[in-house]
Amino acid sequence: MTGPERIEIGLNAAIMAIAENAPAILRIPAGSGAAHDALPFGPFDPASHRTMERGLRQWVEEQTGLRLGYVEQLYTFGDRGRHREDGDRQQRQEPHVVSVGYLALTLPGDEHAARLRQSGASWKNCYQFLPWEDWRDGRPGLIDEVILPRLADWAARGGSRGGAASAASLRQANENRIRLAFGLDGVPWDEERVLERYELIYSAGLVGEAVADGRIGAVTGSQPLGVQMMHDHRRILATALSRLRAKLKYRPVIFELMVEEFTLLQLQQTAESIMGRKVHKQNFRRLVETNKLVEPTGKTSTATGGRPAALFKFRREVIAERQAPGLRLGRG
Amino acid sequence: MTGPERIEIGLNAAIMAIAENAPAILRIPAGSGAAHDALPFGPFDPASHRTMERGLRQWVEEQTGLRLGYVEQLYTFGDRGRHREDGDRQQRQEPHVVSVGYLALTLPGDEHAARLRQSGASWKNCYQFLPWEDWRDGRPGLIDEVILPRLADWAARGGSRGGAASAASLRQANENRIRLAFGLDGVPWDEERVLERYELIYSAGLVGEAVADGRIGAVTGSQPLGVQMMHDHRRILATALSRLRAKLKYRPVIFELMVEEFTLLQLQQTAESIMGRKVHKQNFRRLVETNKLVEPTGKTSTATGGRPAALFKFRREVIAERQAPGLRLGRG
DNA sequence: TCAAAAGTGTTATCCTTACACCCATGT
DNA sequence: ACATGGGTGTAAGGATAACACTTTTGA
Repeated sequence: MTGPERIEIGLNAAIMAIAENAPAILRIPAGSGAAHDALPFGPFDPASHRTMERGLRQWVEEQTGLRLGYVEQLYTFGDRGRHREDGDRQQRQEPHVVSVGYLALTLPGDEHAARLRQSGASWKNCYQFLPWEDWRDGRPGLIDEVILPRLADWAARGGSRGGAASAASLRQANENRIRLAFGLDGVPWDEERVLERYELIYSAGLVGEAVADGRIGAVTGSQPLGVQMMHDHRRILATALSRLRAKLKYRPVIFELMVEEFTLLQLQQTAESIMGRKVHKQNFRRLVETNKLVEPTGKTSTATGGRPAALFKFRREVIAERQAPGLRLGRG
Repeated sequence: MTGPERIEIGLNAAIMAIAENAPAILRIPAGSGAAHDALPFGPFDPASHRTMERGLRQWVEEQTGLRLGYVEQLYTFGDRGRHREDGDRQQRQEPHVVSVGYLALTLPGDEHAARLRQSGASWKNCYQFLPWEDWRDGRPGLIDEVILPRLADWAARGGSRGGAASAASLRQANENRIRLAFGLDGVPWDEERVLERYELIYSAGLVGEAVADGRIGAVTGSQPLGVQMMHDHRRILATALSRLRAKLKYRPVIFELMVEEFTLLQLQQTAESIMGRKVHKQNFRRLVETNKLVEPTGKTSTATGGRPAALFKFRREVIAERQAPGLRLGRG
């Protein structure tokens, strides 16, 4: 017996920006031979960090040169390396790691580009990690061709999930989770359920992380889905995208991702890239207008080919004026 | 130098039920001479708890005899004892505690009553801890008579809050926080902002906890507001009520608080007690009906004096059928 | 002249809010 | 009979969703 196990708190930042008309995540190289992508991260040290958030900001700045603006806490995961690590780790006297995930929003930024490159960090399209989440060009074929068959298979084989239940009711519970998460027979696709979808895919052993965690021997069937990340970082990314998609609808966080001046189409495309689906042009504009989220600067941009567009900027006053509303995006 | 400081993870449960037409929180006696109320809590030990949530359930069962059903994680606070403890604690070699808060919903329950009493735990009206949150009998006088004057005072004196800013802009920022949190000049009261209100009140030094944390010498002016709790437990309670109020609107969590069969008025009163405000009878009923959240059992109850009411029960199928909707409560 | 994107007008539908009123029971 | 709560109908107003169409530039 060695007494209570040591605990370490890992602070992890899912830093998002818009690049090339897609949500991008700031990744650093990590793992043996830098084989994996990881989120910027580091342990919380209460002796030198006054709060966890300050600790996070410090780690990010050290690792990427980026000074964060908007930051919010997402979730705390206590089961990193959900199966595997327990045995190994205890023998090596390594601490148990509890991961606290954060969402940060920023601009892909210009000035930082050099420091970023130097540090080895870089922006990468989120949808490389979660390819089933981008519906802007219609329902991704991957879902019907690969994901759903293999999930159905997994559920039929008995699925997972604890709790006392008969094999039959367990099966049904899992099939229901699939129905709701992926919008089957009549249930609409809900773009906010990013984490639920990732968790199902993980549980079914369709991503590399499930192998690394010792949950399964190897990814069954064809390729593992999406690009793998270190530890539970992809789960944190999924949490971040879930939260961002939800929050966009009731708080004006989108402007954390916009340069000072922008056209309405650019704003719309930013919203679309995050939501992973198209939205209706007129309705989007009316929404932005009636909520008085932006004001015209008077200037126009001839950049994109076509009729020049009026430039707008965020009306920061809305934050003080009201329960700042965000884009309550409708269905289309 | 003693190397990196030790960290402990404290698991804390805000367990809520409805009792006597008010939201009740399960409290245990704690502190020197059991002077304080505390939430059921205990440290996370990864060697014996497979996940943090399991650890939480175990602590709660040990301390109160209650076996939890619905549980969800709220937030992780890294700055318990926000000022005070640092010096003291390091000298005594105590670990730094990071608090993970959970929300649990249950019935005040019948069968557990005996075990509960035996353990010293008991139910207590939430609004004893957060008396400014119950608007069912109109705006509480406390707000205008005590809270707002003292908050205004605090803001005028310079307030708190980090970040680089001039004294004037800091003042304005704090006045704005107050306006938004308490619904001043035109801003509507938002019942979900429980945590923001508590944080302001804490920052202004109007609760006992601020003294215990060494933020201020003593509560200035009159009485401290509400009943104090141990450590940051009242902050966790505020987070729990915020989350519950928000969630009620988009997930059918209210049924976790209802007995099997209930009248529509009972359901409405439960919603009202949690939201801390009255809702419109017809609209409430239509809401429940159009969302098909309940089904009649055929029976009636003559309990409350007046025409007998039809009894209903939760239609559990809605969870499987749709993105289970909750009570999207309107304004009145 | 044509592609590309900007920008406007209008309508049907649904949901929210707010009234006002009738019904059945116990005291 | 009357107080108490149960239960219903309906109409105004606003937000949403879905149409189709005109305008202005660059290539």
